[in-house]
Amino acid sequence: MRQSHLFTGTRREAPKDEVAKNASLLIRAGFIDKLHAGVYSYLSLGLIVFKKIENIIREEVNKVGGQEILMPSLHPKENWLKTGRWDSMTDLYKVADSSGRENALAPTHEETVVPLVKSFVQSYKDLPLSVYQFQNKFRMELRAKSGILRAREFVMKDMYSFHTDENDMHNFYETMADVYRKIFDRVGIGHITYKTYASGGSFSKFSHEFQMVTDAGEDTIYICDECSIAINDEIIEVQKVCPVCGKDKFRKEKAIEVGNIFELKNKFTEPFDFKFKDSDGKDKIIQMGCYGIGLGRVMGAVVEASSDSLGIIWPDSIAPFKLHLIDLSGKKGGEEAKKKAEEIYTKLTEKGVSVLYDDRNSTAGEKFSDSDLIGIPKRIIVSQRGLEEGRLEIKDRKTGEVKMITEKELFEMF
RNA sequence: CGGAGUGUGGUGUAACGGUAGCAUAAAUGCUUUGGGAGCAUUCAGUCCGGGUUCAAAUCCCGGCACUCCGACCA
Repeated sequence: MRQSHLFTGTRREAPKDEVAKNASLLIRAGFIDKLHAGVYSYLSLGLIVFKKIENIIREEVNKVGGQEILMPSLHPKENWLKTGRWDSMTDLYKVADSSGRENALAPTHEETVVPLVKSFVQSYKDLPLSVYQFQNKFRMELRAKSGILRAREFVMKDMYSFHTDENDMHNFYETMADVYRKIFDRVGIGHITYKTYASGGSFSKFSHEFQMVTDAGEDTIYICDECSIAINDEIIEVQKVCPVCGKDKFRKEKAIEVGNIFELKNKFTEPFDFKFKDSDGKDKIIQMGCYGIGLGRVMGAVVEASSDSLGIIWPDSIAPFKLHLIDLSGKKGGEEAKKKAEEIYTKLTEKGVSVLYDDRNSTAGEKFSDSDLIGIPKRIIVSQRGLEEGRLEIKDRKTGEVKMITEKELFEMF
């Protein structure tokens, strides 16, 4: 993509009302824009990152049999009355149409997915089954904060699994814990993300959250470095030793919940009377699990975890582009460099390498600053100076390491 | 929802109750290109509604918005 075509520019300064590092950097670099408190647009660059995170999640949950669907966000009130959450859920957005009929703007989708799956599933032969979607969620947070870490409208991957019995549900739950491990590894925060034991497990003693260590986090976790797991603030009082190794050495850290897995059991299948015919001919209630990951929150968490004073440092796996190609030719005597930059851009693009090409007529300093801010992993600089030695400069955003390479070497690398 | 704070060009800031200024961005022209260049010209602003006053960005009241702390967060 040509940078001159990007409708979003960069900003020297973050808006004064944005203190969270994630939102501050993402806004300055032109990835997102704030509409109002806790509600953000994802712009050209931001959406590329967003979609990369989405695809990683999609790939991993597809591997364990997840079937992608898309459910609506506008839900009939009746479904929510059935589960009791129309009245009990304080952060539920309720909207009325002109005739006064009320609807819920979905904060989660159990009320929709259960009747949906019920209409297709009658037999134990249809189970187990899991469906998921990437869909907007609306939650009337009393206080939106921390940039995109706590939004009032956000996209979540929510997955729901349906089982004949608790044991099967629990096995799948454990499978999903592994899936989450892989997802967080792939998006680049695996090394600081801990499977965290929390209260309220229906099958086993615990439920689990995935918590990424960051000062921007809202939760406090206690990490057992021996086992690379953590336990949650709520249960440290009763659970004084590590549930895995039994030791009582913990490191206290602030963290943000980037994913969760729940054993819902029959909590939602019961209100909808969702039963199946088992092999013994009897009707039995379906057991259910659910698994969520907030995409924007993951994106914000990555920024919290990976930046420096100059800007964002994207992990390779979700960087908006592989390469940032910078044309540093001046007008005087720079025609050759300009031509070379164009040529390299065309070749890389034809080769299918994703590259952001800074073809703007700006000064070197501005291009470098923008490049640091945007945070693409590798920077290629085409300048008259380099070309005189027949070389291009390649710089690593993370390490700052600079190498002079030939054009041939560049095409061998990418 | 309780507490605190802040609302000034697109963005960041200044102005004792007395001419709304600066920087940056944007536009035009020329020049310039290895860490946010230079000159000239231009465009653009006091959150909304009341009140006090000869005079309000400034003081008062109400509203709205945003931020922070807390509460809340399947």
